[in-house]
Amino acid sequence: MSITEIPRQYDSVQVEERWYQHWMQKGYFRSVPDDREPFTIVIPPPNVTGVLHMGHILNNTIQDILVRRARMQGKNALWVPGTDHASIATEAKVVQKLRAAGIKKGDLSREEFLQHAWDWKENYGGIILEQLKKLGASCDWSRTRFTMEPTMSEAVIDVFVDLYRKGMIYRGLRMINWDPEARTALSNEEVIYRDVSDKLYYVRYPIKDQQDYVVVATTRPETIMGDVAVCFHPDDPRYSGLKGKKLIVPMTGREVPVIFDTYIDMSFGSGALKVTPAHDINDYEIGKRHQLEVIDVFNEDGTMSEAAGLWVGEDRMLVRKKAAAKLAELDLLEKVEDLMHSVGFSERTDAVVEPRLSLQWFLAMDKLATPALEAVMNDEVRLIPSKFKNTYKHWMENIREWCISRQLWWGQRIPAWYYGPGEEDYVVAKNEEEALEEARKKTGKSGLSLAELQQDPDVLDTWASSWLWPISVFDGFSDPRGRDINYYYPTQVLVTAPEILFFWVARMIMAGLEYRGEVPFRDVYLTGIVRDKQRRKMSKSLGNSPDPLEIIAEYGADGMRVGMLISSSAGNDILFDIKQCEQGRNFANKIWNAFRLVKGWEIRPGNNPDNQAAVLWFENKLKRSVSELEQQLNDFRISEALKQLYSFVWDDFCSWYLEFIKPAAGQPIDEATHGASIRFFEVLLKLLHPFMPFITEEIWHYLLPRAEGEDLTIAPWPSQHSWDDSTIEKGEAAKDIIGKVRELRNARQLGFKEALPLYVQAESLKDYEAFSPIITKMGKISEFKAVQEEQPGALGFISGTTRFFLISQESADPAAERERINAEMGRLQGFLLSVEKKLSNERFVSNAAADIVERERQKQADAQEKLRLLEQQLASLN
RNA sequence: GGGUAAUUAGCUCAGUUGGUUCAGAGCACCGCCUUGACAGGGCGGGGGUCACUGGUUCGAAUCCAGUAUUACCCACCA
Repeated sequence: MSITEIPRQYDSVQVEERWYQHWMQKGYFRSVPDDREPFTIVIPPPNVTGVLHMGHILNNTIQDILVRRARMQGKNALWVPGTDHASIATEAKVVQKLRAAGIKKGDLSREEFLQHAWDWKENYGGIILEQLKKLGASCDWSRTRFTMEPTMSEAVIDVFVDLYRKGMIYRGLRMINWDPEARTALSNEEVIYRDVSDKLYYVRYPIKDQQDYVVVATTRPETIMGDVAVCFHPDDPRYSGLKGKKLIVPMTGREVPVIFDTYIDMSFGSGALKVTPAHDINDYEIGKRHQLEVIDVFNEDGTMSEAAGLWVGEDRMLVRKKAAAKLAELDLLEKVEDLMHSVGFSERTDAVVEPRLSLQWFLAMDKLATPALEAVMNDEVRLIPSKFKNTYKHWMENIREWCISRQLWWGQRIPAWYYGPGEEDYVVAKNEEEALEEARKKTGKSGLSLAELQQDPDVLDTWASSWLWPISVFDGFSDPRGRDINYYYPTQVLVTAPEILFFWVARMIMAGLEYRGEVPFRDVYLTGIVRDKQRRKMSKSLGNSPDPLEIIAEYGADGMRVGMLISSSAGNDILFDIKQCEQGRNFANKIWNAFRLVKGWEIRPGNNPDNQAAVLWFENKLKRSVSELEQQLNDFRISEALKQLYSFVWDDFCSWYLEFIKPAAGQPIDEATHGASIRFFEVLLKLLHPFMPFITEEIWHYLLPRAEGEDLTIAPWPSQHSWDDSTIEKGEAAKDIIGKVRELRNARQLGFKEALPLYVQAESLKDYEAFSPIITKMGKISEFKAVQEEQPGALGFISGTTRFFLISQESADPAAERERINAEMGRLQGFLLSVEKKLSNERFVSNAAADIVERERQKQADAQEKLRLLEQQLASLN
C-alpha cells in the first residue's frame, strides 16, 4: 500500500459503523459459561425513558474498557445489558403523552393504560441501547433484559412473598412522602430537599372568651384548617398562663386546646406551633402523644379536601396566598417575614412533596442492612474510591424502613389480595390461585370465590426489581442452581454513579446476601458526576448536556471516549469540555498518521545497525510501559492509565522512536527495523484497544495481513516481561543531547537547515556510539566526535556529566553565554547546597534509608562534577 | 445540625509509600517551522510561595491540628 492511498485524516464515521457490525456478526461479545475464568459486569440498567447523556457515556466507557481488557486477557468476558422499567418516571411520561393526545389517565382502565405503557416501552425503550452501540459498548446483546419481563417480575413477586412470610414486609399506616403530581407515595430516597425562600406568616389565634390572642408563626397558612391544637414549650414563661385555655382557629372558628411539648423551639417564630397532624411528621408525632385528632385538609392531588371546608378543590399553593389574604382581611395577620428553609421535592416530578398519612407496604431494613454493612466494611465488596465507605456506613447504620408501595399502575403489582374490609382481611401469595387457597384457609370459607378477592391496586417501587438485577439477569430466582447464575455470579465489577449508592448498590448487596448468600460484586467503581463548565450537573431538563451522538459524529466514538476519560479519576466530578473530545480525536489522528508513516515505507532487506539502539531502547521501554499500565488498570486508575498510554504513544513512540528510525526522504527502511516497528505498533494497538476500540481494530487489519477472524477485539493482551533499565537510560541520554542541541539552535536562532559539528569532551565516543547515527540525524550534526581540548567560541552544554560543544560559524555571544552559564551554575549551587545540608545533617544520615542517603551522595557528586564542568566552560570563554 | 471531600500554572486536573530539580499534564499563551506521517502537526519557550497558620519529621504539595472558601451526602426547624 502506498501512503498516498491512505487518507491524511482519519475518518471515524465509516470505520466505526463497519467494525461494530463485524464484531456483532462474529458474536465476539457473546458469552456462555465454559472452563475459563469469568469476568462479568451487569450494566446499571438505564431507564426506558432515558436517552443517552454524558453520564451514561462516562459510565459505559469505563465498563467497556474493563470488559474489553478482560476479554483480551482470555477471560470469559460478559457484559449484560438491559433496561429498567422506571415505574414512576415512565408512568409520568405516558400520562404526559396521553394528555397531549387529549386522553386522561382517569378515563382509562388499568389494562388500557398498561397497553399504552407497553406500546411506549416498545417504541422508545430500546433507543438508549442502540445508542450505546454507537459508543462501541461490547455488551452481549442476546442477553438484553428488562426489569418487567415475566421472569424478572416473577422474581420480584417471589421475593415479596418470601419477605412477607419472614415478617420483613408488612402493611402499615404511616406518615409517608406523597407526590401530589404523580399521586403516589415515595420512599425517603426519592425526596430531594432544596433550600427555597419562603414567607413566614405570623397569625393571630384569638383566645376563647378573652379579648386577647396568641401569635403563631407558620409557613403554611393553607393548613390552618387542619389545626387541632396550638403547642408551646412547657418552660416558656410567656405562655404559662394559657394552660387549660382554648384558642379559636382563624377562618374556621373551631376551638382547639392549648398543649405543651418539649419538642417546641422557644426561639423560633413566636415560640408557638400550630399542630396539624395530617400534614407534618413532627405534628403527627405530637398529635399521637397528646391524643389529637387528625384532619386531612388535602386531597391526593394536593387540592383542598371537603374536610378543609374552605376553597375546596383548589390547589394548596394557590390557597396559601388566598388564606394569607383572608387572614389580612380579618386583621389576623400580624406580620410576614422572609424565611429560607428546605422543602422536599419529588425526584421524578419535581412536585413539592407532602407528608401524608396513608396505608402503605414497608420493608424492614435492619436485618438486611447488618450483613450488607459488614460486607463493605471488611472489603468483601470494595468501594472505589474507598472514601465512600464512611458515607455507606453512616447510611446503613441509620437505615429506616423502606416504603415499597406506589399508587401507580406501571410496575409489579403487589401480590396481596383482600377479601374483606378489615385491616387484616388479606392474604399475600404468588398468584390468584394460591391467594384463593390461602384466603379460604384463613377465613375457613371453602366457598370463597375469586370474584370476592380484590388484588391490591398498587405496584412496587422500581428499586424493588432493580435490587435483584445481578441475580435476576441470570435467572437466579427461577433457576437458582442454573449454570449461568453459578458461573457468572458474583460479578466482578459494578460501575455506577455515587448518587445511587443507597438507592441501588446497598440494596443489591442486601439482596445478594439474602438470596445467594454471597455479595453480588467484588468491586464497585463509583464515577463522578458529569458537569458543565458552570459546574451544573448535566441534565436533559437543564438542556446543558450535549447530544453524545452528535459528538460521536464529529469526533468519533474513540475520540469521545478518550475525551471523557482523560481527566476523570474515580469518584471525582468531571467538568466536561468539548475540547477534551477534540484532544481525543487528535490523538486518533496521530495514531492514524503514525500508521501511515510505518505503512508507507519502502522496505529493503537486511538490518541497518544504525537503528539497533533505538529498537532496543523502545523495546525495553515498551515492556516497562506494559507493566505500568497493567498496574494502573488493576488499581482502577483508569484515567491515569490512559494518560500514561497517551503520552507513551505520542511522545515516546511518535516523537522519538519513529523519528529515530525514520529514513531520509524517499529512502527505504531495513527489514529488521521495520519488522520490529510493526511488532511495537501491534502491542500499542492492543494496549489502546480497550480505550479506542474502533481505530485500533481498523489499523490492526491494515498493519499486517490477517486471517479470517484474527481480530484485535479477541487478540491476546500483551504479556508482561522484564526490561533493562540501563538500556532505557541510554536512549534517554540521547534524547537529552538531541533536546539540548535543539534548544541551542532555537535560542541562537541557528535554524535547523545547516548541519553543525558536535564534539564530546571525552576520551572516546564509546558511550555514545550506539546512538551516534541517531544523534547525528536528529540534531542535524555534520560531524560527531570526541575531543579532549576546549573549543573556544563553541556553544557548550552539559548532558549528564559530560560537556558537549556545538560548533557554529555564528560567533557565539560571550556575554550571553556567560549569563546562561552563570544562571545554570546558580541553580546548581543552590541544589548542591540543599543536598549538602542534608548530608551534613547527622540525623538524616542516620535516620534515612540507606538507599536514600546513597542517592543523595550520588546527587552531590553529579552536581559537583557539573559545576566543575561549567567552571571550565566559563573559563574557556575568557 | 452531622458527615465526606476538595483548594496545585490563566482554565481543567494528575501527583500512589513523605525522599532525585518534584512542583507535572492537557488546553490556552509566546517564538520559530508551508520539514515527504500528521497544521487535527513539529521544535523550543514563558507561567505556580502547592488556600492560610501552626505542628510532627533529618526531610512535607504529601502526615497531624486549626482557619478560610467551595462542593457533595445525610438529617431537618414550625
